[in-house]
Amino acid sequence: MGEGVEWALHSCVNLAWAGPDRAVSAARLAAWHDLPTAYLNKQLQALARAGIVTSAPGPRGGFRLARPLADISLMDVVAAVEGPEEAFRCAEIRQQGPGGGPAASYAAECAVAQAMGRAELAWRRELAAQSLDDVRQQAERQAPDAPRQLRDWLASR
Amino acid sequence: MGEGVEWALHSCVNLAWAGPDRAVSAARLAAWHDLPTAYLNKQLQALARAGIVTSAPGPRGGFRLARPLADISLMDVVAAVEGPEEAFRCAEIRQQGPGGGPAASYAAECAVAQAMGRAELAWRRELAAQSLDDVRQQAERQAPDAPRQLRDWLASR
DNA sequence: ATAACCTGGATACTAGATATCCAGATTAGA
DNA sequence: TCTAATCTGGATATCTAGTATCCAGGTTAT
Repeated sequence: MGEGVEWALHSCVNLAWAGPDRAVSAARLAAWHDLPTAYLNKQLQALARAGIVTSAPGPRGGFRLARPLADISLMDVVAAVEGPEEAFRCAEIRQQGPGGGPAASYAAECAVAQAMGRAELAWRRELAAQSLDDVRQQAERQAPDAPRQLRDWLASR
Repeated sequence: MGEGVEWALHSCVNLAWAGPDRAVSAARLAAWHDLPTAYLNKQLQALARAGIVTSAPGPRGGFRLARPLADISLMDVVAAVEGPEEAFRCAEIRQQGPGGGPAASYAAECAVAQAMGRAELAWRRELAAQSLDDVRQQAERQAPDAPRQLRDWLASR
């Protein structure tokens, strides 16, 4: 699991704190947590392609949330940043070597892949069940003045 | 998720099919699915350290299951091969840059990490709920003569 | 017109997964 | 006792995917 996921999740919450009337540039989002600007920008582009944020070029441009945090699940962000690939990739080793029979006998998915797939499904379900707004609320409980600090810092530029 | 997981799961089922009275060497287990012997051996060593299989050196040596398949969960194997590390590693970027306050305010785990941790817990729970014997039964449903083929092939060496 | 900003491609760097090899220890069987 | 088969664990090499940077081109507010 790449770091980009953590960056993207925090960035979405930060965009919510910045407010819908202010676009935030990749450079500012990166500076706020001391991340490499160009690389964070790549993650933000992925969020934009997935329709999670909108982007605008030019002065006063940057990124905005495309919809309320409550309508964005962790699964949305993970899928946007990590891509559609499964964590467990079945290489079908059962078909290789003396243990492999004729190709016709492999219509059904390997039992190992099925079992691992069930676990991955549970993971996705749990990710889909949690919204970014849940994360924001918990973060504000831990640091109630985080939103204000961010807005002040953005305003002073 | 490394390929070693798939190899280890198949190898455990193969060991069950070989039967408890026969130790199978890493070389034979690897040849059965055309895997690199030395590297599969590393995964088997990890299983041995985790107490999932037992190993014996010398002629007629090799690996055996340490307990019945029904008492081995997918989680046991994944933990043995992949190590204890979480898939999502929180880099605590919230503490970095202007967004980071005094270190004292980070007693609680980051809200992002908490949410991702819940999903990973669901994944682990599902892995722990499935035993290797479930996988074996499903595999035998798909290929009823797989156990016999393996035993014949082992006997002919 | 200028400067701020996103987009996407090309490219380099790095860490971890994959793979191989070897010297040493253990043991069955002749 | 000797030999050959086998595991153990460390050292090392290779490959892949993630991380990171840069640049040329396009858009837009002021």
